[in-house]
Amino acid sequence: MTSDVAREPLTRSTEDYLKAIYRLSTGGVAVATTDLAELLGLAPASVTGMIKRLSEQGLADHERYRGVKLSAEGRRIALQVLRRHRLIEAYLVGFLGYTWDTVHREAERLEHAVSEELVERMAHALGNPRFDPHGDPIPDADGRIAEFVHIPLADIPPGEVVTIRRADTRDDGRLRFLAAEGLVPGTVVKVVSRQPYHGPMSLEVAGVTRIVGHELATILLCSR
Amino acid sequence: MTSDVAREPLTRSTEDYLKAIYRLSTGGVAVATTDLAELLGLAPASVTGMIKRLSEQGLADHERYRGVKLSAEGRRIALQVLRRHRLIEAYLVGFLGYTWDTVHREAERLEHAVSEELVERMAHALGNPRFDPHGDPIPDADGRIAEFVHIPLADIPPGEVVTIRRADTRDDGRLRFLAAEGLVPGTVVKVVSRQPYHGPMSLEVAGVTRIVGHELATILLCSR
DNA sequence: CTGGAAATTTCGTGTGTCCTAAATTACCCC
DNA sequence: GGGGTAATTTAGGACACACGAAATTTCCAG
Repeated sequence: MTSDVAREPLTRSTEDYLKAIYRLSTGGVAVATTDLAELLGLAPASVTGMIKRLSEQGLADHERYRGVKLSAEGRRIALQVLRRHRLIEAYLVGFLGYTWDTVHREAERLEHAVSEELVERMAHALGNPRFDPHGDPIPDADGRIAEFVHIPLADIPPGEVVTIRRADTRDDGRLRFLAAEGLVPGTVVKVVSRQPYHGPMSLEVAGVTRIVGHELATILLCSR
Repeated sequence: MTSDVAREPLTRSTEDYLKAIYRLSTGGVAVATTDLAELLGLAPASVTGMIKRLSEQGLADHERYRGVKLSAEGRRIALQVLRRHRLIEAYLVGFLGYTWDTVHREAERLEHAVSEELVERMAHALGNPRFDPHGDPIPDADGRIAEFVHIPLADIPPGEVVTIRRADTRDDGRLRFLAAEGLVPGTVVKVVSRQPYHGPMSLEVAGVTRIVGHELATILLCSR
C-alpha cells in the first residue's frame, strides 16, 4: 500500500521539481542545478531557492554546490506523479482519440489535478497497463517501477533483429514522423546496414525497407 | 465561435472567482463581497483585494461598497469554466463509474487543468449532452446557456404531476439519499399531499409512495 | 436625522514562486 | 598550483493570493 499519512497537499511546482529531479538522477547521481533549471525552463537562481525549500520539507537532500538527490519520500512522490502522468497519457490515447505526439502536454496539465481515485479508475478502465504510449513503464500504485536496459537502435549492428520498446522524446514532430514510418513500441525491425559517422541506417520493417537518420535511431530504444 | 484572442492564462483563483460571481449574480444583480467570501471560503478582506485585481484585468466591474458584476469578458470565461465543470461531471459519470454525489469534487479540481481540446473530446464522446448529472444545463462552446424557470418541488400543490429536472445541491449525503429514493432528474412524480409549516410532502414515484421533507423538496427543481 | 450594527475596504504581513545582478565556489588546464 | 570559466548561491525585488486588525461606509430603526 502507498503511505497513508495525512500530508498537506504539495504544490504544483513541488511536484514538477520532484519529477524533474527523478528524471535527471539516473543511477542515484546528484542532479545539477543548471540541468534542473534547463529542464524546468527556469533561472538557476530560482532552482536553488526551491531546492532549499524541498530540503527543508524533507523531500530532497541538497549539498551546497554539489547537487540534489531525492529523499525516499521525495522519490515516492515523484513516482506517484509519474504514474499519474503515464496513466493519463495511456487513457487519453486509449479512450479519447489522442495520439502519442499530442498527449504529453495534456498529461502535464492534468497530472497535478487528478485525484488518486481518478487515476485508479483510469488504470482499471485500461486494464492496469504496464507501459504508456511511448513505451515508458508505469509505476504501480506502490511506487514500484520496472527498469529496463534498452539499447538505442543506433547501436544495433547490421544483421540483428530487435523489437522497438520505447521512443525517448516528447517532441511532436519526431513522434509523428516515427509513427508515420511505423516505428512504434512493439514493432520488430531488422537492421540491414549502418553507415559510420552518425550516418543513417537501413532497416527492414514489416517487409519494407526504411532509412532512418542517426538522431532518430538514438531515440528509439530496443531490446533483442 | 469563441473568441480567439491570445490571452495569457488565467490563474485557478481567477477562474474560481469568476465562476462564483456568476453563480451568485442571478439577474444581473451586483454580488456582495461577503457572499462571495462565504461561497469561496475566504476572508472578506481577501475577496476585496482579488476583486480589485479582476477589475483591473477587465473581467469584472467593481463599485466600492456596492458589489461586483462580471464584465462581458468575465462572463464569457465563467461560462467556459462552467462548461468544463459540467462536461467533466458528465464524462466521469458516463465513462468512469462516478456517481452524482462524488463527481463534484473531482470536477472542481479538473476544471482548471483540462484543455479546450480535451473538453471538446469529452463532449463528443458523450454526444454533446445539454445537461450534467445534476440536471444543470451545460453552456455550449460559444457560451450560450439554456435558462429554465424551474419550480421547487416544495411549491407544487397536491394533485399535480411534475418531472424532476435538477437537484440544486452538491452535498454528497443529500444526493445519495435522493438517488436512493429514486428522485433524480427525469423522474416523474405526483404530489399526493403537502403539510403546512415546512412539513413533509407525500409523493407517488413510479407507483410507490414516498415522503420527502421540506428541505429536500426545496432542492428538487421541477417542471410541469 | 442620528446612532450603531453590518458590510466593506485599507493596512500591514506572510508564503510561495519567480526574476536579475552580484558574489562565491568548484574545477580544470597549462 | 594559480587563474579563469562555468556552476552555483546570495541578495534584493516582484507578483499573486491569502490573513487579521483597524478604519470606513452603508443603511436601518427609531
